[in-house]
Amino acid sequence: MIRTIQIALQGRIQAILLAKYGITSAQLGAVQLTVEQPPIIALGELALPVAFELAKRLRKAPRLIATELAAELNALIASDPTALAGVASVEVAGAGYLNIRLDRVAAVRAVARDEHAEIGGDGFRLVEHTSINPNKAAHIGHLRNAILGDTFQRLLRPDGYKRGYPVGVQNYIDNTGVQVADVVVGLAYLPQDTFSTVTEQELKTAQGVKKMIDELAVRAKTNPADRHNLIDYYCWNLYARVSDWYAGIGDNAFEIDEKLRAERKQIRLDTLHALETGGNETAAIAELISTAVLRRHLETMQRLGIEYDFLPRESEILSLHFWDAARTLMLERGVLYEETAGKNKGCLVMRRAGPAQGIAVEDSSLPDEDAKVIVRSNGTVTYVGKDIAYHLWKFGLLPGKDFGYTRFHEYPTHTCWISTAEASDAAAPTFGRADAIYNVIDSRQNDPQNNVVAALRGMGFTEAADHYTHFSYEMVAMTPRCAEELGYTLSDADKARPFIEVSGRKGYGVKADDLLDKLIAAAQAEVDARHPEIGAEERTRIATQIAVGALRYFMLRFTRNTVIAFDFKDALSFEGETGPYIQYAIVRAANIFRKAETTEEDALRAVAGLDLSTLVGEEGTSLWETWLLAARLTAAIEQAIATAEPAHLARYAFQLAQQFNNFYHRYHILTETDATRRALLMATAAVARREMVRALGLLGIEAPPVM
RNA sequence: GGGCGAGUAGCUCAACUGGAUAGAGCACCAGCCUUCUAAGCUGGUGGUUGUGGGUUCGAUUCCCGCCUCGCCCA
Repeated sequence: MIRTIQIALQGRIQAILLAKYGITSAQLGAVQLTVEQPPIIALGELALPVAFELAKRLRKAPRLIATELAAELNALIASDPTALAGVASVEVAGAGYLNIRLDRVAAVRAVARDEHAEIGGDGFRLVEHTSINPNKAAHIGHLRNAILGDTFQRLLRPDGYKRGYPVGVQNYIDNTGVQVADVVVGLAYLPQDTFSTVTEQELKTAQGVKKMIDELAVRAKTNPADRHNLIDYYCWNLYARVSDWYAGIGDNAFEIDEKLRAERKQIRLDTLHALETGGNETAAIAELISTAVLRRHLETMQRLGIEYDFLPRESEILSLHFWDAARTLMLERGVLYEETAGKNKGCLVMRRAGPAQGIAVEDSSLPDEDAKVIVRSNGTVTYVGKDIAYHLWKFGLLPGKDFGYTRFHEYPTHTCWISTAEASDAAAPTFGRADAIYNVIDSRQNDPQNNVVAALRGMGFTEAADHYTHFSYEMVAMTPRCAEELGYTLSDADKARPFIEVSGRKGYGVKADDLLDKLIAAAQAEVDARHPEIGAEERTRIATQIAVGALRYFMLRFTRNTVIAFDFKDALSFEGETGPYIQYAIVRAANIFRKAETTEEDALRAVAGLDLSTLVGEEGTSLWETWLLAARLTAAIEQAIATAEPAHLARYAFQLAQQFNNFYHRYHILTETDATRRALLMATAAVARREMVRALGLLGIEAPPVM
């Protein structure tokens, strides 16, 4: 609703600038028509600082410009009431602010009818997130990624509230990388747990590994409380052990034996090579492990309401030779060339963007030492090379190449597809040919991501490069206290640091499932104490909703470029700026309707025939403020999409809950004797609840029935 | 050494991308449960926005230098 008025205002002011101020439509683009909020509501509901911006250009005092604009707008409102529907008047304030007063009665009626600006458009948007190496359990760092990506996807996707955009969600699986290779090495060379169905010797075969995975699955099912039987947990430990094995930690003989060190390094390289080549026993083992771990990741994420449409895998990018097509295209387009001298002699390299380019062109006889190596002199392709091929595919720019698609997992409402080198399932949709992509990848990948964009741009795919968003975010680390709580021994230097990095390689980190278990247990204790009358199953369901709400909100309340120093004390909090605070406000509102034996819908329908004159005066302002904030949902969503910053919507949801709690405390609805007043209060609770539920829904947080 | 990011209340973070008196949560202090649930509400304490310059009507925000921290690359 507010956004509708914002758009109308911007349009009218643009028209006035064009008609009366001699500003051309070309110049208009440079004029920022920011719409903001006055510091106090007594000044109006919206404010435009446009006169300040125009002052220099027009060589006129801002206050004078504002006065003229206000007169134009007020005249327009007087002559044509539909021109700026919802606006009551325009005033000049301060040094030249244009303050807008809304028609409170009209606005409340419109909001009650659920009128709001539309969000959405055409163009397929591909959101990629999670992308955990399938060799270990998901941890808190992965949670931030998945929750950010899933929330953003919800902002874009069509739903009951908005038209949205066509959206696909994919989770990229690096199943042939060094991390999976390390676990395969661990299976082959390190002692394993004892299994009843498989001997230690058998574990070195694909057949044996399959048996091991099956036995672990049976154990995990028999004893769900012991998560160590989950394959991703098993691999978590194995991965840390194999990293120690390479480094010779806890291996005295190794420390003096250089030959052994070289051997182990070679084993690692050979294993990686076997995975990349495919079609061998080692690759078969890797396939079994990575698929089993991937299934666990899907389970973990589903606990948080996170689902995927497609799982493109590195193995298919290799076996379907995406790189060959990309290489041809890059050579054709001249972004790739063979270096003939210098340190990169014999490599295929890509020039880096930036000032270095100019220098290289000036003296082309010198090798560009700064160029990015794409194909090494031994013929192997670098990660960036494969990534360029993959991103050409995403935009439908890789000639003659597409994945095969086959079913992998069924969600209640849709199928999750996975890549295959075989022929596609006829029912499969296509996931390439995106108009815009969003890659949720942490900020440590800034350089590689920029290289991919630079390659696209260099190849002339400007449109694609412009619609490539690296949805970058900072890592989740742990406070030193948190690391010590988990039993890791820290050096004195580490203790003094602001945070300790999570490390899968070292086995440092809080696993996603463990954290969720802890949150559920904490919520369960509260629910059990407050609602002994409810059945056990229902109590657990509510506790889970609260836990997910707490976790998702925790990951979303920080803006993307803030490093989260994780601490159990903060993450396990259900008070203050948290998900449960908002959920609780919703429950309180719902209780009012339950006790009054009416519904939110009826309360809002009643607004049409209600005398709303009390809203206009000083007395009505506090109620009006609740309506006003509720009417800002669309603006908050739009802002969160435009800045790729879900934190904006999270913050909005909290503010609205705060506003509601304030209202709830101030007005006692059920004891109100004046019928008109009671109906207005009821509608106010209804509108706040409606928008809180919507905002939380977009954040992937459910509203529990009771708390 | 180069690149990117950060530095705001005791702590954790915001500040609508240059706007009006820099705001929340936690912690602390003082109040509020016979009322629609206290996972809540109301007050209070708490700021030279790392630092020095510059740009302009106006700077936490933009530019330059310096300091500190983090990440990436070599």
